[in-house]
Amino acid sequence: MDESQVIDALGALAQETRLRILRFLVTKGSDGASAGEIGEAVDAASSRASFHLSTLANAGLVTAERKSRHIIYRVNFDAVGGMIGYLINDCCGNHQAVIACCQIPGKC
Amino acid sequence: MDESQVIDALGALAQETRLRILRFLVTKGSDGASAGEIGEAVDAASSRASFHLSTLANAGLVTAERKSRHIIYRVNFDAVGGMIGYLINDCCGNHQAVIACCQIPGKC
DNA sequence: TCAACGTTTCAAGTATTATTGAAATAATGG
DNA sequence: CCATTATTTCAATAATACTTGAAACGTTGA
Repeated sequence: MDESQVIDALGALAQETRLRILRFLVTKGSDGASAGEIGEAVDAASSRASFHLSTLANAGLVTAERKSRHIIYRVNFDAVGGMIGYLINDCCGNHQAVIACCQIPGKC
Repeated sequence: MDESQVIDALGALAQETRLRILRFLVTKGSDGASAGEIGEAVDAASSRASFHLSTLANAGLVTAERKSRHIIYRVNFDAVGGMIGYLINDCCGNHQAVIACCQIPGKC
């Protein structure tokens, strides 16, 4: 994951609706959810949910797969992990205070 | 760290110059660096560096301390860790693929 | 094929953010 | 106190992003 990919991913998550979408999709795991279900869950019109989902997909943070009339969106956990790994390893030089937050759940 | 703080922090880092500033300040550790030195390091005019530094400071990611004619900026490692911890714990539900990136350096 | 459903695209308006250079502020040494 | 240095603020412009509703698209079942 290079710098510009990380910037895209950070920008994609720096928005209330999209952060909520990610949280919701995480709870759905590999089942994923359709755009309509997602829009309802985060209280957004379908066009708005679609817009934000395509932003997340462009940033690589979610995947889309058509299933009949629905399009199922899922979190791309590797991409989320890659972004976080970049922040920890490349950007923060594995600084102790940063690593502690990952190794001790609830610390930060 | 609550949702809106995390969104501010993510937005602050979702910009090339500011991400570079963070990386540079990480290498400086507790010594920190002045706005002029930072601007030179990231190839930005002083007014631009100042603007981005205040954005980072507003998001809590850096601290500012006047030392004689200079103002020394330092990374707030706790804030960076807090943001990352939020993503891992609250947002991603400690999903294995995400955690792996923190525990195995170089994995992602 | 046609109607219905879920989803995406589009256009217009609004808002936020980035950039630049100039002016203003703050602190120090002479 | 004044000149110098470091930094911030300001104003104007440009670019990017958000929201909304309507229209268009693709898929399915009748």
